[in-house]
Amino acid sequence: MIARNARPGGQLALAIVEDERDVREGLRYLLGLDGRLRIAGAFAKAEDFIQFLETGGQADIVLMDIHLPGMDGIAATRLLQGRWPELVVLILTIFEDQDAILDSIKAGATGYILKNTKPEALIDQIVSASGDGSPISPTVARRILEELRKAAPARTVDYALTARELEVLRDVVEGLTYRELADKHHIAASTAKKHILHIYQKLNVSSKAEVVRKALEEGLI
Amino acid sequence: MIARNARPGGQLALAIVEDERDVREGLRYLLGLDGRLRIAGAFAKAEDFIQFLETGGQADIVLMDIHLPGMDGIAATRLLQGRWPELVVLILTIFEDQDAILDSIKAGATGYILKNTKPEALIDQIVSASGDGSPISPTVARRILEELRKAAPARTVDYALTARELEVLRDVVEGLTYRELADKHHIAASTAKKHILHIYQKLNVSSKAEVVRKALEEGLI
DNA sequence: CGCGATATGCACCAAAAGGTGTATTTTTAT
DNA sequence: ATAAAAATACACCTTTTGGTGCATATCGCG
Repeated sequence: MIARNARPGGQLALAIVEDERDVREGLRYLLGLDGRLRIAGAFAKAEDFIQFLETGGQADIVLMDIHLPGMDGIAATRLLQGRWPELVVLILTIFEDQDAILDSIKAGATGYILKNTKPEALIDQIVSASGDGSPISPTVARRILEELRKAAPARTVDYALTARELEVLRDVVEGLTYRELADKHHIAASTAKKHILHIYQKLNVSSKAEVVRKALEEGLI
Repeated sequence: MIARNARPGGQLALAIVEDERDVREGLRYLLGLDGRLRIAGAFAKAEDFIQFLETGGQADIVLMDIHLPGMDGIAATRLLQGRWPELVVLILTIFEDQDAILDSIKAGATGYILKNTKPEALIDQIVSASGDGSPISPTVARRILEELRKAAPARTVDYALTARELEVLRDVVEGLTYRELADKHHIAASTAKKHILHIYQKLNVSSKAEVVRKALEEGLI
């Protein structure tokens, strides 16, 4: 495993953004004990960390709390990924809120770690995140899998479309009219229409709007 | 954590599907040592396991190899999830192939474990999978996160649709015609049409097929 | 209060789409 | 080789759609 943000010294520069003083200082102390990490800074507010980066501060990884005064951790993640895409953001929280998990991921977080993680495991996860891993608890993973299944359901029904019909279907989804289809495939518009009508029968629909929806929702294309 | 398939005795009935004899028997022995698990059976082929279930065999969890003679592990997972949806399928493999990971998940696998996992960790993962967890290695998790980001991209553009236009847009995606829209919303068909034409202008499209595609692909609904 | 945005409605027209029927050629499978 | 399936094409007709212009009522916000 090759560290994505390896520093010459081999140490990872870690930043901590956490508003509770005790937790913040506890993390700073505990994580600093491990030779693989160097604590680049610990901040009570996301804005402080952003300013740190803007004024030349360096960090490979940041542990980001979600509940923060001012800018919350998810908004901060989004901003950070926009301006410093190489930075690895790990969400560190006590909650397993489904929406927060998904929002974090969409915002660009690399991992989602729970605060009850043991220090040794936490360090392993941080190091893994600097490589090609994404530390995620099994519980969070379950939520993500469910979401992924929703987003990309398995093909079930086979509508037995012919190769030609599939081509035409793709173009219909692209928004082509009969005439445009005819030109593209060098066939008569009436033929394109016939293909589409056949597709309608097979998919049990009766308009382009419906066929586009069915094709996209069922991953027919 | 409440075991999803807890048996009266508290033991989880585990099945193993793995074609390599040494690996299969090694797992049967190693996992049987742990008091939380009971080995319900070990099979060289997915078909054998399916027959086991068909003839009254019971299992809470199955460790499923991907590369099998005859029916492969992913097809088997799909079939098993269809007929025994309560069964927890854990894919156990040496590969981290992106497509295999996604196909497994879509097929209904609960976890994706690599064969180089240490026995103790493996047992922990199996037990976690019987509850609300999904054991997944950080590397696999990274792949899944990337996929999820692709599938559910963060909203970027704001087309500033009004509430009414959004309602109408949803119905257009459902395939309603002007007339049907008019009936549903108790407005004139001409008004429904006006709304749709406004939507076209805002989304820069000019047909229902295009607007359905854009709405679905950009998550406007 | 009044302005602008929103929602509503109608008329008119050309283009596109949907539906049905028929027919020939080509490909595929038995 | 022969039958079935697929791809091609045209005619005819109705409905829907896309586009434009115009007009009125309503609502929110400064």
